[in-house]
Amino acid sequence: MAAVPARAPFAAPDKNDGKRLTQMMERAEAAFDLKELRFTKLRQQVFGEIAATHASIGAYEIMARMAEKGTRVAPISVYRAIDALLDVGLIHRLESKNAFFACRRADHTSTGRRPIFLSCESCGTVGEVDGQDIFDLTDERARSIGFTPRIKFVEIQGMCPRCAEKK
Amino acid sequence: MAAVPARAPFAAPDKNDGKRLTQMMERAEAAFDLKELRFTKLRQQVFGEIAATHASIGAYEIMARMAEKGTRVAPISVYRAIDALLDVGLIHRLESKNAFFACRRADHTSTGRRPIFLSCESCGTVGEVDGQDIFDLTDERARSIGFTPRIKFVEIQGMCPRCAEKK
DNA sequence: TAACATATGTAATAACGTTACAGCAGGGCA
DNA sequence: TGCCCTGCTGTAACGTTATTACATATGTTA
Repeated sequence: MAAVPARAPFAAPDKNDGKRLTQMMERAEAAFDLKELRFTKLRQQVFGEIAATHASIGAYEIMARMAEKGTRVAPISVYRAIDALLDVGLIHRLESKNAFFACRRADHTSTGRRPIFLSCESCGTVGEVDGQDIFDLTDERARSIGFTPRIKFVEIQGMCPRCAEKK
Repeated sequence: MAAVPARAPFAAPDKNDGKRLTQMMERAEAAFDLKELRFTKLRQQVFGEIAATHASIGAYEIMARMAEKGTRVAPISVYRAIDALLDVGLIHRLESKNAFFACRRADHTSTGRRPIFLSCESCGTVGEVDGQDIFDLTDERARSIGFTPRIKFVEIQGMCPRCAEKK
């Protein structure tokens, strides 16, 4: 299959989105292979639900959507799948909403550059932009008072360009 | 009462802490006055529990501690008090832990400089350091893709200097 | 003292997440 | 082939965090 141009954060949906989902699934399979973990049916389904929206989605919402399609699973099963997807780096957790969204920048692990998250309060869409310099700066700031950082979060809530345009 | 020197983030407890708590209560009263809101008994109690620790504390833990002292209130009451305290700027919310901690830098509102939060994974203590430059940078980054930021947070989890020293 | 805004009480429920234990599935190896 | 080991899922119950809806109380002002 021919490669499809990457979609910029908050860009309008286009007719390539279907192909992008397929590509994400392929990428997911490769990511699991790389870590020698299995991209099982359950994990595929959970990832499918998350990747099907550009918004963040809660674990129980994922459950509900799977149930509508005939797959009824317990919360713990969804959380276990989510943990695996987080491990492999296919999804991110949005701390400020206790929700999850699909990673659309295939390159974090290869480049080592971490993104910050932008969550639209109007439409729920989450975008990622490079924030390595920001993380570097926070690291430095922490160390300046003797604090050893391990995990860092940078999240922004506001209005995305598409929603801003509508008003 | 004579002013007591401010305690640096993650500094060891000292014998002035009692006075500092009293000062925080006075400052709290002034903050509520300024906003023409009431620093009611409930709000005093809730703030008291939060300010009594340098760690972050969850709403239900606050409830439990109040109950031990004879005040039994419903979750919603605690959350309403918390909302008021957040409004007035006396406490902060730690998104990554769904918990709250007392603000120990009286100057955010006057200086307009916002802090980043450092949460120790070992002792739970939360410290604040100035992060205005970091927030400026995230703002700029967001706007560079047309996103209008409204709420931002930067949180770091790791090891504080006092816990690091212990090992 | 009536009217209004602020604050709290009561009850139920929604939303998010975990513990504990049992069973299943696939790959490696004697 | 049979066994074991690891990874993965099922089942049930429970724990934690947060909100909705509606009623009552309290303080200020006119």
